[in-house]
Order: sequence, then C-alpha cells, then structure tokens
Amino acid sequence: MEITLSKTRLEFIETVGRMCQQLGLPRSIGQIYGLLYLSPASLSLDDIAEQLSISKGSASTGTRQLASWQAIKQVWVPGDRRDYFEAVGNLRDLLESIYRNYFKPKLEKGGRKLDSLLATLEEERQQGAVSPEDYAFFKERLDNIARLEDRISRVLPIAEKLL
Amino acid sequence: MEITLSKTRLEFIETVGRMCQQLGLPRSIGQIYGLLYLSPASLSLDDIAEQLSISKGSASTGTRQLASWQAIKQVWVPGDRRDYFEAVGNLRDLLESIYRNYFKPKLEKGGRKLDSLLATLEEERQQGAVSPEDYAFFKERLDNIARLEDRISRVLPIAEKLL
DNA sequence: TTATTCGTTCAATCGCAATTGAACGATCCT
DNA sequence: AGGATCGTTCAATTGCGATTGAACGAATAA
Repeated sequence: MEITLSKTRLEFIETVGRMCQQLGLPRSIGQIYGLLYLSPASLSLDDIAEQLSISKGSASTGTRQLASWQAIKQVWVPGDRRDYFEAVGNLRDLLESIYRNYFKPKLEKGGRKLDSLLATLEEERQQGAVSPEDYAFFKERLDNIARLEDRISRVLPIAEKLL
Repeated sequence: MEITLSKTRLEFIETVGRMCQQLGLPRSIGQIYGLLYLSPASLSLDDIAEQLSISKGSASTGTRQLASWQAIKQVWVPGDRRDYFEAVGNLRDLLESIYRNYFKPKLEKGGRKLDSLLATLEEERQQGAVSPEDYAFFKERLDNIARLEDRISRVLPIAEKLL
C-alpha cells in the first residue's frame, strides 16, 4: 500500500481531526476515522500510521478506541495476518452506537451522582448543617436537574428514531 | 460575603467542573456555574474567585463566557458598583440557548465545509486526479454525511420542543 | 530452533489550552 | 485633585492529556 492521498481526502481528514479536537477527543482519532471513511480499501495499522504520519502506538490505541465505539471494524484479509480496518459507513448506526455507548452511560452516571447529592443534602439537613431556606433552595435546584435529565433520557431515544 | 460552602455545594461544584472538563471546556467554567447554580444569593467576581480559589482573571473570563451563553446573568445591586452574577435556573432555556449559540453554528459551519469538499472533489474529477471508481465512492460517502446533517438539523429543533 | 513481523504497552516527551497575576484603564468616592 | 476599588487584558506559567518510540510478548515463517 503506497498511495498518495487526494486533496479531497486530505482536507476531509483534517476536518474530522479538528472536529474531534473541538469535542475534546484526540485529533488522531478523528484523522484515523476520516482516513478510513474515505478509503475504498481497508487499511492496516502501518498503512494508517504512514498515511497520517503518526506513530504506530497512536494508531493502535486510536483504532481500538474507534472499534470500541463501533465506528470502525476489523476485517480479516485471508493470507495476511495483519489487522485491517475499515470505517462503518452507515453514520446512522454510528450515531446510535455513540448514543448507547457514550451518552447514555454518562446520563446514567449523572443520575446516580445526583441521587448521592440529594442524599448528602438530606443528611446535612438532619444535622442542621443547612438552614431551612437554603435546604429548600438546594432541593428545588437539584430536583430541576433531575427532572431535565429524566426528560432528556426519554426524548433522546425518540429523536434517535426520528433520524 | 464570607461563607463556607456546605458539602452538598462543594460536591456539586466538583461534579459540574468535571463534566465541563470532559466536554473539553475549562473546568473553572463548570465550577463557576455550579457555584452560582446552588447559590441563593448572587455573587460578585471576588466572591467567586475566593470561594473557588481561582484567580480574578479566571473568574472574569469565565463569567463572561458563561454570560455569552446566557447560562448566567449579571444582576445589578443598587448601591454597589460591583457586578453580581447569578445562574439562569431554567435549564430548559439554557439548553435551548446552547443549541442555538453552539450546536447550530457548528452544524452550519460543517455544512459549508462539506460543500467546499464536494466542490474540491468535482474539481479533482475534472482534472482526472481521481479514478472514476474512487470518485463514485467519495461522492457517495460525502453525500451520506450531507444527508445525515440535513436530518439532524431538522430533528434537533423538534427534540428541543419535545423537552 | 532462530529470526521476522505483528500489535500492545507504558514511561518520557511534547504541545496546547487553562490559569495565574501583575499592570492597566475606568469608575466611583472624598 | 488624589486615592481606592472595580473589571479586563495579556504575557508567563502550569498542568494535563495526546503522542511518541522503544521494549515487550505473541504469533508466524524459515
């Protein structure tokens, strides 16, 4: 594999890389996905590292991350013991997977944290560590978050289906 | 203003700070919002800096950022020339504002970038810089993104209303 | 067996963005 | 007027996480 990338692919890789960066994800992950998404053929780890001029280590961790999100998948090439990768082209599925594996767990974690905070607040009230007025204020604000979280976790799956 | 924060507030501040960090935003911004969100009284810049043990500079830039997102607002306290801040308690409105001021512009920017990429691709085709097969592949994949972007920008406002 | 060729790991490095803090101009007070 | 108290700015610093690259074990080939 010894190709030079067209301008379109180079720009695309750069764009997806920047997008990831802005989302707080490693740029290399975006670059890898961008490269694979516009790759007619599946690529090996070394292909990826070479085309993007990144280390094999980065390519390895990046591909594993992307695979865990089901954004890319490994494909088996008979007669070659190397791992080959290709992007999951169906972005609709990808989005669904990101929601399920990324957003949903975070929402649930947030919900649990909120419960623990409400418990702490209750504790403090019983100990008299907060005034009744403060307690009422804190309670209402925390409840507001809980309600929003509830609605979000109800609406997101619907929005998902509407896509 | 010389209060000590209750355990509930401290934990909440930490949590929101971490959330922001994970989203690629400055932790201090989350801390400021968390502090204000669970603050019965509005706070001055110095209050914020002191309670969070951050510099006045951070507090200044952080509050301005948050205000630009309409996550917090300045309130005028008669007889005091300092700026006071309080959190916008209505999270539903906050979400709407974030969508309008943050997501929507990014979606639109992405759309424009995609158009420019398609133009580049067309150019390369005419110059024979890409094979017909590659062209077809690139075209289809880029079109897929455009279609998804379209659906997203149509569904998001609906989901917004459903909240 | 030994020699390659894989992918992974992890300590060290690097780069970027958050944070600091001093200097500044503006505004208010006396 | 001068002095005090605001908020902002920006160059310097810091801290964090992405990235590197060498070392490693495993699997294959000779």
